[in-house]
Amino acid sequence: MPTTEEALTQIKQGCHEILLEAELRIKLENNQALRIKAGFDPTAPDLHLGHTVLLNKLRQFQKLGHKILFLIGDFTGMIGDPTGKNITRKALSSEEVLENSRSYQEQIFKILDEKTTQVCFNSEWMNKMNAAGLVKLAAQHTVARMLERDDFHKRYHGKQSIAIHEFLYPLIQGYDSVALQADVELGGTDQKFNLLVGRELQKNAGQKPQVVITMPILEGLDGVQKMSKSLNNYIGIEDKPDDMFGKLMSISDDLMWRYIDLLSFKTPNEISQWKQSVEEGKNPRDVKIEFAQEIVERFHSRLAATQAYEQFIARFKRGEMPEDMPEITLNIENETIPIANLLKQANLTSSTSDAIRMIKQGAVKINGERISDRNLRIKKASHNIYQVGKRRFAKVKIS
RNA sequence: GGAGGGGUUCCCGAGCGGUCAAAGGGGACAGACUGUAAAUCUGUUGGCUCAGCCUUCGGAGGUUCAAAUCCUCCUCCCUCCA
Repeated sequence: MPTTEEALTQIKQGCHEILLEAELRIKLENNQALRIKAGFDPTAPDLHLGHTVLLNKLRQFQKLGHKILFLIGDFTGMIGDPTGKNITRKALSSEEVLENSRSYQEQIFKILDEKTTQVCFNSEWMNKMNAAGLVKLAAQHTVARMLERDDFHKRYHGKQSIAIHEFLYPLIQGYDSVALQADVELGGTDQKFNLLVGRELQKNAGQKPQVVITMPILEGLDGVQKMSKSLNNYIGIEDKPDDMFGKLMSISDDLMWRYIDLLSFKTPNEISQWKQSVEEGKNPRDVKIEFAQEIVERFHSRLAATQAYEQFIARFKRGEMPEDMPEITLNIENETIPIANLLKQANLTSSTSDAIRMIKQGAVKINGERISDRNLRIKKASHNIYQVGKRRFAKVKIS
């Protein structure tokens, strides 16, 4: 068992901010399993690497002997976290919530230890709260303080609307900490305000306020916006090894360091050695390869990582075709089919118009040969490999 | 309750009777260059039986040879006053 100081050093690593560190030290010194809370949206159960920054930190807490309260905000989902947005979400049915939570659990336990994780739902206590309870909750905060929150502040001064119920979100999230008696709550940096509300409410309820730990938010593949499924700039932890490897290789050299800092399990020392070697002239690509293999190995296996690497080299360095590609059989009535229709039906393009565009742009290859004739017709009983752009392939049999 | 401003193609945003499948930007995709990187340059960006045709500008009607553009009703959103 590490000493308090050792534990604290470990915890601090990679965090954006800890409020208050002194309180955390005291809690750790008690030598009891702490209750570590982290809240998750009830929708979008496709976890991506961005989520793992937080999950890894939770795992670290578990290894230090603490208990994770994995909170699914099915009640708050009704509101939708206004952070950075202004859309009110539709309430999910209880079946949907259940389904999503199952899917969550399948995924989080790739990282977290099931034995010391408690999955909970805030509808459990929120559905029991009546109007009087809600008023009492709302009475514990002021409009002025709410407007301190960055996005509310901006929207208010930008004369954009703020719905009343959006003010309830931080309050309910905070109340969750009271209900769970959390000792620590983790969240992204954009959650700071909400997390602090938890402290207030806990104090009012006579509890020791939770320590707030914010984690950096990982940018998506574009390097600008945060990684999210809806922006389609994510690497899912269930992505296939090849995809995962490919996506990691495609990030820019600048962004690579950010990913390494937030995601790699290498020691700070090893990472600075990487940085140094690149400064001394090493091709950053090679560091990226090592890093990409580390990540693929984490979510798949060593073997998968090696294979992904080999595939990558074969395909992009030597220009070979990928080994596994979708195989499709199309049944046609006539003797031939126009190439544009074939590409569409094989799902290589979104429409025949798109297919024609791609041909015009020189993006289409048949068995590795570029074609330029958009009126080309493919004969029945043929069996060819079709390629659109660099990444889309399919073997298509016509019958 | 009153007054005003809006809903345009993936997003933002111009258009305000024909030359509009609709400017511009963003994003995305493709090509060149590369390390499938970034940056840069070029092109594409509604659909189809693709030199032609069909469907789009919140919804439904109407005026007109002709409507995203004008009129009516409906609907949703925003701002201000009370």
